[in-house]
Amino acid sequence: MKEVFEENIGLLIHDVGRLLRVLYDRQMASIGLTRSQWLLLTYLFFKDGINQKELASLMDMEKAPLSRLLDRMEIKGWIIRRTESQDRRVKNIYLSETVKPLIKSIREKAAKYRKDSLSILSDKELNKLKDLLQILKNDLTSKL
Amino acid sequence: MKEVFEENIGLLIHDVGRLLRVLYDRQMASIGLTRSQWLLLTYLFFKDGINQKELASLMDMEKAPLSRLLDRMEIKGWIIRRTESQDRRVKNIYLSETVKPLIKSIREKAAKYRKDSLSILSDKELNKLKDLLQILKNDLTSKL
DNA sequence: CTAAAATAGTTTACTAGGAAACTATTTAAC
DNA sequence: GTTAAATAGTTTCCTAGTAAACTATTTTAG
Repeated sequence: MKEVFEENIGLLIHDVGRLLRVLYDRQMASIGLTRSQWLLLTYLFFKDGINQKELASLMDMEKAPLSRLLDRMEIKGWIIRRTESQDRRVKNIYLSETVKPLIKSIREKAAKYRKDSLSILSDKELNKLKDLLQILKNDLTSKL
Repeated sequence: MKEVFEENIGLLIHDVGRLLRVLYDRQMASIGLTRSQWLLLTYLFFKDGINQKELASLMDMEKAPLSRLLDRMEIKGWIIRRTESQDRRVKNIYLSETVKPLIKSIREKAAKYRKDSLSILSDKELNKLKDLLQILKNDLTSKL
């Protein structure tokens, strides 16, 4: 079973991604915040008021799943959609006042998790891993 | 936005995994076989007749999503569930006769895709990447 | 100026994954 | 031997992702 266990880096990447997601989601379950939702909040923290098209591009995802992610966040009262541009098709996304005070502690928790989950690798190894993944990501994106 | 763009290896892993999956699924769309389904066929190719619990463990996934994956494969006529053990709770999974002749060409296509998609990295780099990911995977699995 | 094309966002249909509750069966305890 | 616990698999509910079809606007071409 050499092909499956030893040669398939794609599978390894898939597994590691899944493990990181599961561990993150479990750790954050107490505040009901999934990794995608945390990521969205983090982007908005830096780009409050961005519109959905730009946000989708920034988060490197399609407009459709972003729209539904925003639905869930809006229901929870974490974000607000506003039509305020001349172009009435455009919606700008804002962090709600209720979520703003939470962002800092959420970001600290996420940073701690990130550090813990990768602690098995040295800084040098992490940099090497990051470099290799970045090369791969750029190449794959160009093939899309 | 340093935290998001530069430090988050988890995000990078997630992105690369997604890109590999999308490119794979597009390439294989002609035969209507997703990556998960291909992986399942590959495992069965080597372990025909395995039961669901062992298969879930081998594929490193929960029993529930495996059960639904098998549902879809069974509808397509690619696999067969059989109750043949003394223990009537257990179901053994077999490749159907119709799919067996396809496996070889599917595996060749998948191998070609895998090679193409990773061609940007040298063998040395691929090995390094594989080693780092394996270390990470093992550590994360132990934390699960 | 009006019709066609482009754009922003949404909805729907599909695959995939985790968690928890459930059914049927088997094993273990008493 | 009967009841309780464990086990194999399924179902249900949730998040998340892609693709494609859709609506409502705005822009562009003629």
